[in-house]
Amino acid sequence: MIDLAQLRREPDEIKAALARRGVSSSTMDEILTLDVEHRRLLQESERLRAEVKELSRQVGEARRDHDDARAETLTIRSRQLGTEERQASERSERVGATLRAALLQIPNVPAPDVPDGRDDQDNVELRRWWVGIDEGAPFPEFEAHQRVPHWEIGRELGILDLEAGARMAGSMFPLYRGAGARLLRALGAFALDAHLDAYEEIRPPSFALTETMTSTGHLPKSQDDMYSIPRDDLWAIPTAEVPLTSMHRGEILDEAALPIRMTAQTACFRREAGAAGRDTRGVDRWLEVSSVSWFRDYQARRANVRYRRADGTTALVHTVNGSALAWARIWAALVETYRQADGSVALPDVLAPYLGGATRLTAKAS
RNA sequence: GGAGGGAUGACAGAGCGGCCGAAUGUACCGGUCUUGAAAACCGGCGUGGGCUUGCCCACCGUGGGUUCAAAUCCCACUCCCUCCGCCA
Repeated sequence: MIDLAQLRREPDEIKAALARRGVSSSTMDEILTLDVEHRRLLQESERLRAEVKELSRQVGEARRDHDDARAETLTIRSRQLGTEERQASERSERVGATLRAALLQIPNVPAPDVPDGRDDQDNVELRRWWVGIDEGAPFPEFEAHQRVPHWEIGRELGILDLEAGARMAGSMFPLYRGAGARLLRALGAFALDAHLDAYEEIRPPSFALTETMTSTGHLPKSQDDMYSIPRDDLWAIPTAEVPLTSMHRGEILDEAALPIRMTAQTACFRREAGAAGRDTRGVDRWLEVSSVSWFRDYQARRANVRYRRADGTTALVHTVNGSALAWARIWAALVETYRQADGSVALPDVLAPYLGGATRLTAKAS
């Protein structure tokens, strides 16, 4: 969530920045108007409430003094004000809820140095890397045997069974078997182990409450892309980021404990980006196998995660999220890229310890 | 699934209709004392919001309700603990 106080202070700056993400200036004006109205109503209801409290205090006094007539007069007056107060706070509450709902829809303010762009065509390439680049090897061209899609390789080698997955869970859920299943396990273990020097490994629940999803910014924005279990008010997590970010929700952390580093491997349930189903039959999709997001205090404001500074004040933390390996995509990229002319698949050496020493996938082995 | 007990500030733990945002202790911060430290003593010590910056408002698991007035009474829910049942 963006900082409402900052929006009040620098409306033009925030508007200009958000315009780059397609948020219209009039949308922001509506929020500012709601904010003014909300504060007006809030003051009105708080003024009334203060008066009711004061009268109630005097009623107590009058009762102690056995001045029943005075107590009765004050009670009647307070009762009237109480009715007004209730109406005023309802109005304030209503506008406040509208304001909050509008704010939840507003995306994070982009950093000044982030380039504008509508889609990945506009991405700026900073660096290009490939195996052997240091030795002066040319950018590798794919051979014919590397142009076989992974679902065909998967069938050839008996390591991926999309039909079986579809039979039990629909086409969005792949089923890996044999060496293919073990390769996934190896990828996960490899990625987790690679971070154990600095990160605490977490095994979180696969589901999160609506409240939790909202605090990480996935709701209401990405509602349509997620799997839900309405009966239990649960959502299947789209990334480990959801449970990890939520671990300290509502807490005030000790500054000395920062930064807190955690890592986890989870299933990532997403409607549009199925791991290996029909929807991903575009190779382009795999070229972002890993990503890192820096939210500044956007998530922390929603999740109310703060820390205490040395001077005793509190401040929102920043959250950073990075995917080590999008393992389903990596799996597909590996079997396609390292497919050999004979149809077998060579495996990276770093995975061998996790594969019982195996360095190759063959039809026979699976 | 059933029965009972509980949820209050960083922690422990009082309060069970009327200056209670909350006693007390511990922890923490500052000071006195001390060569220094400890002890002792004194003072401070929750979070957020609003505005006329000194005041006001909210928060005692969550949400409703009763009342002039709710941490305190009533209802629902959530979570934790104990016992019984179930356990593909």
